[in-house]
Amino acid sequence: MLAGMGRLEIKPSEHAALVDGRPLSLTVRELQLLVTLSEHPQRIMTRDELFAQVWGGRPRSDDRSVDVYVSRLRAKLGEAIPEAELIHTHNGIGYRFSPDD
Amino acid sequence: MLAGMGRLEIKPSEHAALVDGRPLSLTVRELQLLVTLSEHPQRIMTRDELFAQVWGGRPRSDDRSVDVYVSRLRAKLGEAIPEAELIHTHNGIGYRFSPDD
DNA sequence: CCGACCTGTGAAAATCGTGTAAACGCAGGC
DNA sequence: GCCTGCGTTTACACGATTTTCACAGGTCGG
Repeated sequence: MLAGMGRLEIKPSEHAALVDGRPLSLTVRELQLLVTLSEHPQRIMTRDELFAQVWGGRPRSDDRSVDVYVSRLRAKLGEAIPEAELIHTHNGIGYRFSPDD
Repeated sequence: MLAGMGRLEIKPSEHAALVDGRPLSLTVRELQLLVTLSEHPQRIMTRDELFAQVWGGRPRSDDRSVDVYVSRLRAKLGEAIPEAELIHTHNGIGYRFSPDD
């Protein structure tokens, strides 16, 4: 059984991510990050890739922005869909969005 | 449980918005704005969209009319239905009408 | 002409988002 | 156990955005 996805719709064109039809209140950055991750489901995306898509350019070598926003995003997704683990960490590499597990 | 909506009826054709059957005293602009918002429940509407519907055309880049009228509308709705939060702000984007939460 | 109200604007006050740094947790190796 | 490296979370300051208020001009009806 899909633990959560199916309940989550992402509509970049409407500046919205919906859970059961109702929008999450995400900030612009959080939404951009979620959109980027969800455009490549099951694919491990590096911090550099994510940073390039969301912020543009390359992160400083010690930049933790991606991690911080992943954390914030997980907090809000977790509140809306407690039983789902949508964003997975891949140690030393980056993050992966998995709608169905 | 629906916290407020159900008590609110909007009848554009009668130029009226009713709470428990009693009309709110809204100005023309306030009513137009409420009608516009309520025609797209759960949808985040940008200032540009709202402005286009209510005022027509495009707002000046620094126009705050939408915000001001949202504020006035909230004040009147809040007086009539204190426990409901019908109009939600989406920072950097616009507003959303949510009858049920 | 007067008063009551609506409207848009400007500007102050309040709130929220953002990036950075620092604290924290946790696992593996020594 | 104690470092070390990495990811996670919290805290904070700054800027950006939103909310609210006051006001001036316009309109309408009496």
